[in-house]
Amino acid sequence: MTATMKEVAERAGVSVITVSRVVNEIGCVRAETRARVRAAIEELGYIPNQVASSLRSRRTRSIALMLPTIANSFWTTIARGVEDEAEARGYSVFLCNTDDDQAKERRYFEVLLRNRVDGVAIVPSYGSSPYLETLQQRQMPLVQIHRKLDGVQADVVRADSYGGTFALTESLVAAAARCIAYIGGPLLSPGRDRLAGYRDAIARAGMTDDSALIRTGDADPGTGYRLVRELMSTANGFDAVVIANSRMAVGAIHALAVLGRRIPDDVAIGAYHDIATPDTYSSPLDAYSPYITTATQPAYDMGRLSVRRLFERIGGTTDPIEEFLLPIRIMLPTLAVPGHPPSERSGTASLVQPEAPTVAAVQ
Amino acid sequence: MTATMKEVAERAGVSVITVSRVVNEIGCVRAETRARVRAAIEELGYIPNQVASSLRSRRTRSIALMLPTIANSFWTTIARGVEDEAEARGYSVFLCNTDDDQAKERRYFEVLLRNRVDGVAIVPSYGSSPYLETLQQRQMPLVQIHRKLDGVQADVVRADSYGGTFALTESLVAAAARCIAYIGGPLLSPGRDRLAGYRDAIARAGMTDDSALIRTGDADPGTGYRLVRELMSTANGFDAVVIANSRMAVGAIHALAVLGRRIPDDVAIGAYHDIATPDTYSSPLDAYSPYITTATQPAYDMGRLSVRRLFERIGGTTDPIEEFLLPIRIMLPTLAVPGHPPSERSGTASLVQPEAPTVAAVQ
DNA sequence: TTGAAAGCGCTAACAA
DNA sequence: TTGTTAGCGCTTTCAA
Repeated sequence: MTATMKEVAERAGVSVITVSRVVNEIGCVRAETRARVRAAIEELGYIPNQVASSLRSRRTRSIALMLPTIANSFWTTIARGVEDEAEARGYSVFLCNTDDDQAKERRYFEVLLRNRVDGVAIVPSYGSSPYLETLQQRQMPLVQIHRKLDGVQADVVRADSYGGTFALTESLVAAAARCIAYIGGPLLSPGRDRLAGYRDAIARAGMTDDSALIRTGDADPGTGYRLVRELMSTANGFDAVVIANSRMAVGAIHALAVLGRRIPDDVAIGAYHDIATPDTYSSPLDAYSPYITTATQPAYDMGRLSVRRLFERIGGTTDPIEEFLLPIRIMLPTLAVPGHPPSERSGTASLVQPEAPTVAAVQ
Repeated sequence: MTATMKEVAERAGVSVITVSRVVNEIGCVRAETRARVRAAIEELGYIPNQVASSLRSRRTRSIALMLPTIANSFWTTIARGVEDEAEARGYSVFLCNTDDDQAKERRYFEVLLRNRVDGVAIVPSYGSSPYLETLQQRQMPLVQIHRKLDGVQADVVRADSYGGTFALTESLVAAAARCIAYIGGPLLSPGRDRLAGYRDAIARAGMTDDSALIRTGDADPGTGYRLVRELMSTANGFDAVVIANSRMAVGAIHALAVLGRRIPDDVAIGAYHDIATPDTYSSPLDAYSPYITTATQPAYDMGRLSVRRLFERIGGTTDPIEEFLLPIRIMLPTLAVPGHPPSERSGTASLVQPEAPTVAAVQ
């Protein structure tokens, strides 16, 4: 089949270890010897066998990326960040779509242990804890992305959900909203941080924290739609909504349109908007972007940074476990609805930017 | 670190090869022996070392998937198909986003050869040929997805672009279009097949094949927008357009809206629409779907089938090289534009389905 | 600066 | 049904 190091060595008239040194560019090799080895490699079309190298050196130069699914652009963008950073270091990435499914996740943990990957970057599902503990018992370097599991002693790279939702809510306050409702996903990580950001912003604005204005549920468009209708029928009126999940926002805004509420004149919207590739396929939210405030998470950077941290762990750093918070970008509405001139509320707030540095380490 | 087969063997009081047989479930092992081995595996938390197994057996149980980028839902859906099929067979997938960039592609080919993957599924870029030939010289099983490179002797799994575009065009004919323009991507694979499908449908309908009605360019929304404007200013009027690329369709339809053309009354549309996850993020095209004819490619099945074929090659089949054509689904418009009652053209054609079987092998 | 020897953990081939 | 032997292709360790 393909040439081996031994064959290269014979052709170059050196020992295998010398070839190894040339290939890996370590140790000292005389320039002339190196040239001979390089020539032999060229002539034989030699390509090093990573499998053999991995077995002996106990480093596979591969990592695993586990995430819910690449069929959603937020996770996809994280995956691109992970892959680009890994590729830059000569590492390969095993892609594992878990669909947040326990059985699938379990099988993937087994596969990645069998493959002896050097590290794992994971968006854990809410049942991942036991597996993550198993990985850690086996000394597997580990970084959590986006979601933080209680009791897991591993670095986390995530967006500043608290600060982002706080700023999103404040932008509605600044636009003169007087009663702000909240629609969001499950109260786990990062959902609970988002709700906390909303609550603190409400309190700071001197508004009443009214649980009748708060609805949470599954993070999908259908639930967003349903929760808006629920709010409309039970809450005592509101003139703004924070929607802490982009998929829910699609349904929620649809519901408002169906109910004949004008955006932002009847109801102002502050929504998460996690689409990163506007030039390819865009979200139904885009049509509303000019009229709503949006919060965008730095998904690509989350991917890159998590791998950068993972490599520090693979490299053996004993830094204490950290949580890396990346700032969320807030975009204010720029236009009024056609036929409805800009209301006082639209565009009056200045651009709100969380003050966190690009990479803030806390805890 | 983690236990080895030797340690399991000692604990169970058998030889390593017996442990190997139990782990891999091959050969005959007495039930009682097997139970002892299983117990030892359990007690030691033994996890087989795939790296060592790969080195010895020359099978890594991994494949590489090379595609332009997972930041586009068409490729993403293919990737899910590939991964799901591979996972079902206990294989891992190395994900390689090439961005259709030569240098990146080159680096990935090197990586995948180093890793001695068992096979490669690839959406080749138009400069991949030399690398693919290198792979084949090294006996690497190979399957092309979606794009077919001239001169590459490898199986291809793709959608029936010719048939799909033929049917798309015929649906416009059936809806009484009299002059049908064409906008599409570069005339490579599969772009040239799409144009051929359009041309043959035009000819069959007895219409004139007028090159002034045909525009091709880069497959992005901006080009779609520009080409519609070009057609409007140069062609002698047309009442329908086939848009053979979904990203271009976004821009093209936008241009028609800007120019005040009503769909489908002024201009009927037949467009590729490669969005597969309507419940997550959908395309701006969705808003127009009720008013246009769409052609959808079976991306997920393309991924699955290509891996199924790849495994046949990995398994050593010497079947002749084949081209697998999957049918494209045509959806007719269901609604009229609000304020414009259904024209004669809308919804008059019956559902057009290419007659190809689920998997048709040609050539 | 270069090399010899050993062995990573497993499986192929053969033998009992 | 079970075991012995050898060795996959490389890197580690030690020596020259």
